[in-house]
Amino acid sequence: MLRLSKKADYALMAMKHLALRGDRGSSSAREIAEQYDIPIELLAKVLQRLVRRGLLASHQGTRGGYQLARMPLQISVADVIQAIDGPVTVTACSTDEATCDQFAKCNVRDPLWRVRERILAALGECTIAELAADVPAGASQAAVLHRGPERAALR
Amino acid sequence: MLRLSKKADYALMAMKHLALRGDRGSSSAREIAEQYDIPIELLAKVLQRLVRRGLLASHQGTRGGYQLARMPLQISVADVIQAIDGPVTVTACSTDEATCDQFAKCNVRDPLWRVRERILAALGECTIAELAADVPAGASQAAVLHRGPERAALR
DNA sequence: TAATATAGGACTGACCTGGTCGGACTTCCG
DNA sequence: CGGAAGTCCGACCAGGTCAGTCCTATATTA
Ligand code: SF4
Ligand code: SF4
Repeated sequence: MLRLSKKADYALMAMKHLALRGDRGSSSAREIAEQYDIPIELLAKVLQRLVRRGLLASHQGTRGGYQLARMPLQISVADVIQAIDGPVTVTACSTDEATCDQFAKCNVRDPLWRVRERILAALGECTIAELAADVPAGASQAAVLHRGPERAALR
Repeated sequence: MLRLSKKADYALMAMKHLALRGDRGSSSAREIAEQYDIPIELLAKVLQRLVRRGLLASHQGTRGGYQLARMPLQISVADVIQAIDGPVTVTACSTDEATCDQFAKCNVRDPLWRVRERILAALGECTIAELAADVPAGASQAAVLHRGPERAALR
């Protein structure tokens, strides 16, 4: 649980890709999709939504593409996630009207709101620029692969 | 997204209820379910899983019921959530073997791991005792209801 | 005009979710 | 001692959501 959707994942990858490309580089959906093995149409839809939310700027036509609408430092991963998956709702009662049947008698609603705030803060502090600074180009694959299993032992 | 399941929600409610009841009070599934308007069987299943994970102790028979297996201070909400919804997997690649198709070419995997760590930390710091200390009995409903809409304006 | 790109909707199949059912066990009462 | 009530427990089913696909329309450039 607490998993963010694949679309949001794709969105973050694309955002980082565009951030690495710099302000002047407009990449097409096809280019990004091929580079990361993402279904073209699906990525396109994701990018479209990011445009609608004002995180990306699109340019149509045969030399078109997408580019960041703001500086990477001005975009947090929370922005991207919320643009794709909608508002972060830890519980069913947050933000939207969908009040669950236990709303009146619930006793954990308020503490969970605080948890949500903290998660949101954690997401908000991480920016696209921070994402882009990591793993400079695409090297250091081996190191990452090795680190995986070790971190799996959490808790 | 990033929503935790209804079952986890129920689990937290039950845990808080049992914590408020004190160490010596063993409540039956029926009692808790009726008090919070939760489907009896569903709550039962949730409690069963908590027993299997060692967070609760069950006692069968006509005077049976459940009680906390540990001190409220020793149980974090992360424990409860992970007991019900499984490990917290922010991305599809964390912990389990289900590596997504983009694993090799992914460029946001490592930063997202850090995000996961922070979320996990936020969840781990909040204990059942902290939950129980909040909203002493069930009063202050009006205040909570009024606070809802204000917080809805997030972002 | 032909080619290429975005924009947007509708559709489908797999999967997970909340919710329900019947069975097994334990304890109590006649 | 035996039935009966009460409880826990595991398997089962329906609905909704999500990832992915397909198709069409529109805009821009060579
Ligand atoms: S049970 Fe409580 S915390 Fe969960 S969704 Fe309902 S009101 Fe919110
Ligand atoms: S795309 Fe990257 S971060 Fe997302 S699940 Fe796959 S490997 Fe993990």
